[in-house]
This record gives sequence, structure tokens and C-alpha cells, in this order.
Amino acid sequence: MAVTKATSGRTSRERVHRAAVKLFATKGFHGTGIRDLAEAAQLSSASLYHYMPTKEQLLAEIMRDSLQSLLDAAHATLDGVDDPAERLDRLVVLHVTRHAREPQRTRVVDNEVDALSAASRRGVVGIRDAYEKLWADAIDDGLRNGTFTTGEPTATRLALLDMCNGVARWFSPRGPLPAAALAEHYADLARGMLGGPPRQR
Amino acid sequence: MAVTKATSGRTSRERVHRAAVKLFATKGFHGTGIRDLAEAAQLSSASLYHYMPTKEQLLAEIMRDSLQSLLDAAHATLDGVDDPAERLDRLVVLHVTRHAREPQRTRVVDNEVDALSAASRRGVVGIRDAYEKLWADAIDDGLRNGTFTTGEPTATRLALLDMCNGVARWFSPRGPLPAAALAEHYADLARGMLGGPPRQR
Amino acid sequence: MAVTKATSGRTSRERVHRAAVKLFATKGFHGTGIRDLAEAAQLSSASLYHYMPTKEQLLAEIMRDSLQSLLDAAHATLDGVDDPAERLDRLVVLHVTRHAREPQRTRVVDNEVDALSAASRRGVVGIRDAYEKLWADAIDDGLRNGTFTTGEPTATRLALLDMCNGVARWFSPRGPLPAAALAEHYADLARGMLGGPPRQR
Amino acid sequence: MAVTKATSGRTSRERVHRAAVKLFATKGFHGTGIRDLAEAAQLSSASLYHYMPTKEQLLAEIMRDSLQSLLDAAHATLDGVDDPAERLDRLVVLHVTRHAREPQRTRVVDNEVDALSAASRRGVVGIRDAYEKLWADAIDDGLRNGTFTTGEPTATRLALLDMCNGVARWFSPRGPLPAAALAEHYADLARGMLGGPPRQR
DNA sequence: CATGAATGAGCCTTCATTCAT
DNA sequence: TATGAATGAAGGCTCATTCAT
Repeated sequence: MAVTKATSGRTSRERVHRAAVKLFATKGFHGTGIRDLAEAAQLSSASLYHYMPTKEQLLAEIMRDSLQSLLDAAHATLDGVDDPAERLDRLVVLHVTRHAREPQRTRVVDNEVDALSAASRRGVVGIRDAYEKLWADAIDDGLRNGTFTTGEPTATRLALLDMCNGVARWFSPRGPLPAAALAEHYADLARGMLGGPPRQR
Repeated sequence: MAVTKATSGRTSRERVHRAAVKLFATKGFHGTGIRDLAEAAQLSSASLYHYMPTKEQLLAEIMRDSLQSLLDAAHATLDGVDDPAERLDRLVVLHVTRHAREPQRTRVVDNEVDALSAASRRGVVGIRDAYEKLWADAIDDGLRNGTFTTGEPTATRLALLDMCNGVARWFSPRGPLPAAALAEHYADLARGMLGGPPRQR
Repeated sequence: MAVTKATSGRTSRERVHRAAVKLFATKGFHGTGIRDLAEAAQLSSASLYHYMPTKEQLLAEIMRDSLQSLLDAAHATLDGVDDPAERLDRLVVLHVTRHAREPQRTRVVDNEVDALSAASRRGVVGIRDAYEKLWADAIDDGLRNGTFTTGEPTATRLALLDMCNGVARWFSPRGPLPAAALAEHYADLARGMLGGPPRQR
Repeated sequence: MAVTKATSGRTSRERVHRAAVKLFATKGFHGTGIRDLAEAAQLSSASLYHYMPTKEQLLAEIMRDSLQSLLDAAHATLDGVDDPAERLDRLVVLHVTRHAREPQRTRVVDNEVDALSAASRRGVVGIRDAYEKLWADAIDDGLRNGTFTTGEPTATRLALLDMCNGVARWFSPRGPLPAAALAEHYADLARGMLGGPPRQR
């Protein structure tokens, strides 16, 4: 009931996860010490272990949660949409928006897969593959029905994802372009790359 | 001059640098221990220090060398070329080719900037900025003379670079597309993204 | 009085003591963590502290209780017995039977004295000395009245005790010899070691 | 060449092993911290790792070496001796002498087997079994040719070993009985326990 | 009675680095 | 040039214990 301190996070668990996301994004998983984490979470390093089994499993959980939430959002935004170009637009917009608005969380997901143990990695990569399949399907469908015309669908899909991921590295909410506008622009770029029809605005 | 042993690398110095590139790319700078380095370079960890002042400065040197070589190559390939679209083509082809052919070296450059001390970072970022200015100039010139038509030159330039950097993460020489063909494809994509004229082949 | 749960031990206090005996015997005092104890006692580690002041004092209490009970039993079995050989027989039989039937408890007593603080140790060693004095007295009496003939009463007494203690390390109720028969055999051995008359059966 | 300090051990490696034996014997393996070890060996805790792979493997090595040396000595002392009683005498004398003269080393061997990992334990127990087989064979041979008359050879062998092991716990070179005399006395005791003929002196 | 949360101290081990040889 | 020996600092994690609820 009582909030003892005016601290940033609500619960200790939340503070630990927030601190981990921030530090893993900033200094990398291997560059982040358990003591850094403790300090950022306003906890002793021993207390950290009430909220995580292991530093590595904390990373795994963050990545799984983040990817699962992205996959869920993707399913939601695609629900009932048939047109491949429209589907791809929505994927790009979702992806870019996330990366612009939650750059730390997405950077961790995109950059720290190598830090996972083989066991953890399997789970994480499984979700990521399911998510990327949504992109591949939209592109394949678009090629099949003539909406898209690229000669290199696989390379183009990877180019698309890399380009969208990059947003998390440089986007600033204080920059000239708001996240929403950037996302729209990226959707335009995607159409251009796939040889699809220009979007109506 | 004398070659003391018939080992994989030519000189000890070379073996150290090769080992560092491979390990920093694979496990990250913080994930690579001095003992890993020593083992991979077939040297004792003490001997390592004949060939580097510090682990961090070894990283800095690798990054500086790699970026400088890229910048030099860029100047060379742009020499005497005026057409902005052609300049951008060449930058894309050079960049993609490098990232496909030297994925480890480029991955270190692209991912480990945060591991540098402030002092080292300055030097590295300086070269990288000079390199990226070549891209910015080509795009600006193209916009000025009407070759390109994008409304968001900055965002597009960053998208372009991120997309090209990504190649180092997934390209395989055993895949369906040779590095050279991939580079050409990426140049096409770049034209599409900037609203430039399709390339002749 | 109320039995709250149908668990293996009767009360929580009993479960804690049982768990401690088992674990201290199996893994040693220093090898047993407070969490091991808690898990084995089906309690949280915090709740443990309702039933013990300290891990070390729990050990001390176990040792004191066990030794006191052995001393009491020794007094009881010796009550009214005068013949030194008979006294020694009874001590051996009691000791061996205990060690065969309660190997864990006796192993803790025999092996973990060094883990006690100086303060706790004093009390424990006091009881043990009183107990060993019963052995020494029986032997001395037997020597005085010619029942025993060993030239090294002290060394022989220690040999006797060590040999009897050892039973706790290897005796199995599923072995060929029941505890009672083993105890009788050890009494025979003791007579042989002390040069006493063979026992009647 | 130069001996820098008038320290107890000759080389660092020796000091580490000596310190480990002393501390493992005194405080137990689990009761001995790596820092205790380092201090006793006059080394930093980091330097310890030049001379051992792991604290547990240091224990294993000490135990293996000690047991192997005992087994070798047993083979040597039994060489060419046929009479079972004489064989057993020699085993007892060797065993007791060792335990009296090297109480720490032998205590570690006798008490810390449980601290070994399963892998290390296998090796150690293998040697110990080979050694104990020498005792069992002597006893069996003695029974077969009528030298010994015990009805419980197995229990008696275990009693014998436990009794001899105990010496390491209490023998003092400043006590009334020298190690050699104690060993002879124990050989007498062994004869008595096995129902063998009294020894000639 | 019972426990979740918390922690200072300590665990074993590895870190990057230095230096005498 | 090469390295074995050495180390202070730090690594991730567990320890026994306390206390508010």
C-alpha cells in the first residue's frame, strides 16, 4: 500500500526489468555487470536474484516477452487484411513504430541473440522465425498475385528487416520526423524496394 | 622477414589481429577474453601484449584500419565520377561487397563502437562521419539536380546504410546469390528508395 | 497438539531436526545450506528460524541431545552391573547398536565437532568425555582385577571407540548381519583386544 | 635459483598443496575458503589458479596421490611375503604408521570423499578399493589356511580399517607411545581380532 | 506460525594487465 | 620475441540471517 520512495519503477521486479533493458541496450549484455544492474534497480546484487534465476535467463525472458508481444501485435494488425501490399505496409508500420518508440527493448532483441545459451536461443529464435514468416508470406503472396515485382524476394526481405531494425539505433523523438511519419515513410520505401504500386495518402 | 613457423597466420601480429576480428565479431568485444584471444592467436596471453597496447586499443585499431580502408576505397571508386546516381551506385556496391566479403571485420566496426573509450571513439567516429558524408553528398547532389526525388533524404540515407550493413549478418558465399550480384541488387533497391531512375544493365 | 498437515514429519520442529540430521550426515555441516535445510523440512528458509536460533546452534543442539541420550542409555545399561568385562560388553553393544540403527545422527556427532564454535564445543565435548570415562573406567577396573591384560589401555580404548564409530559409516540393515549380531561380534572383538576371557554365548 | 623469502614451502605449488592438506584436514573441504588457502600458501587467490584447475580438483589430486602412494607402499611391503598373518601385520603397521605420521593427509583421504564430484570420486574410490582388497585377500588367505579363525571376516576387516584410520585423529608424537610402537600394538590387536596366533617379539 | 523481500558478506572463479626472466 | 608467475579488481552467484507483514 505504502509507496516508500518516489522511485522510478513501481515494483522491484519492474525496476529490475527496466534496468536490464536499459543497460543491455546501452552497454550490451556482456558489458553489463550484475552490480550495474543492482545499482540501476536500486537493489543489492543479492536481491536481484529474487526476480531472476540468472542474468542470462533474465535476458532470455526479456527477449521472449518482447518478441511475443511483437508477434501478437502483428497478428492483430493483420487480422482480416488480405491485400499483400496492405499487409506489408502494416508490418512495416508496426515494426518501425516499435523500434522508434521502444528502441532499447528492440535493440536488445536485435543485438543480443548471441549472448543466449543454446537452450534459451531456441525459444527466442522460434518466435522470431514465426514473426519473419509473416513478412515472407506477405511478400510471396504479393509476388504471386503480381502486386510486387522484385527478382530477389529473399534478399529484399532481409534488406527490409535490416533497414527497419536500424531505426532503433538512431531515431530520436526530438528529431524532425515523428515516429508515425517515419513509419509511413518506411512503408513507402518498402513499396519502392518490392516494385509495388505507390501508396495512396 | 624470417618466417619462424608454418602456422596459419603469417606473423604473430597478423594472427593476433585475425583472431581478434573473428572473436570480436562472433562473441562481441566484452564476450571475448584475453585468453580466448591468446589461444586463437597461438600465443600466451602475456605475449599478446607485444602486439597490442590494450585489448580496447586493439579494437580501436581494428576499427580505424577497417574504416580508413573503406573510406580510401570509396574515394578511389568515386574518383572522377560526377553523376550522383552513379556515385551512389558505386558507394552501395562497394559497401555491400565489403560487408559480404568481410563480414567479421565489418560486423565489429558496425556493432562495437559502444565498447570504445571516449578517446578512441572520437577517432573512429570521425572517419565514419567522413565516410557517411560521401553518401549524404551524393544524395543531396542528386536531389539538387533532380535525379533523386525522396522527401526524406536523411531518413532514407540512414535506411540505406542500415540495410547495407545488415548484409554482414546474413550473407553466405554458399547462398544462391554471389556477392557481386547482391551488390547490384542493392544498388537497384537504393535507386528505388531514392526515387531515382532505374539502372541500365 | 493440533496436527496441521499430513506431512512426513509430525511437527515442523521435528521435520527441521530430521532434515538437519540427514543433511549434516550426508553433506556435512558446511556442505549443507540453509536452503537445503528449508527444502528438506518443507518450510521457507525464514521459517526455519522459528525452530533454531542459528544453523550452528541447531547442530550443537543435535549433538548435545544425541550424546546425552547415549550417556543416559549407558548409565541405564550399566546400572547394577559390576563385572568390568560385562560392563564393557554392554557399552560396546549399546554403542554399536546405536551406530547401526541411527547412523546419520551418530555420524554427525562423530564428524562435525570441528564445525562447532568454541562455546558450543565445550558443552558437547563435556558430555562426550563423561561418556568415554565410562569406557575408561571399565577398562581400568578390568585391568585392576585381572580381567583384562592389555599393555596399552589408552590406545586400546581409542582403537575400540574408533572401530565402533566406524559402524555408522558402512552398516546396512540389508546386509548379511543384523545390528544385534554385529554388536555381539564387536563385543567379542573387544574382549580379544583387551585380552579378556572369551564370552559365553 | 634465488630463494626470495625464508618461507615454509619450497615452491608455490608445494605451498599450495601443503596449505590445502592442512586446511582440508583441519576445517574440512567445505569449511575451507579459497581465501584461506591463498593466505596459507602466501599467494593471492588468483594465483592459486596457476597450481590447480579447481578447488575440488585440487582435493581430488591430493587424495589420488595420497592413496596411490599408500597402495604403492603396500605392494612394496608385501612383496615376497606369503604368510597371511605376516601380510596383515605389515598392512597394519604401514597403515598405522602413515596415519600417525601424516595425520592431515590421511584425514583428508578418509573424511572428504563425499566432497568429490562423481567423476573425481570414481578414480579415488578405485584406488581405495584396490588397497582394501589387499586386506581382504590377506584375511581370506589366512582363513583358508587356518591361520585366522574369525566367523565374520567382512565385519572384522571393516572394524580393523576403522580402528586404524582413527589413529590419525588422536595420535600425537608427543604422547607416551611412539608411532612405531603404536603400529606394533595395533598389529597385536589385529591378530587378537582375527583369532590369529600371538606375534613373536 | 509462516513467509517474501531484503541484504552484507562471502563464495569460487576469471578478468586484463604487468614484469622478471 | 616469448612466457610463467603473479595480482587487484571484478565476474556471477549463494550464503546465513533479519524483519515487516
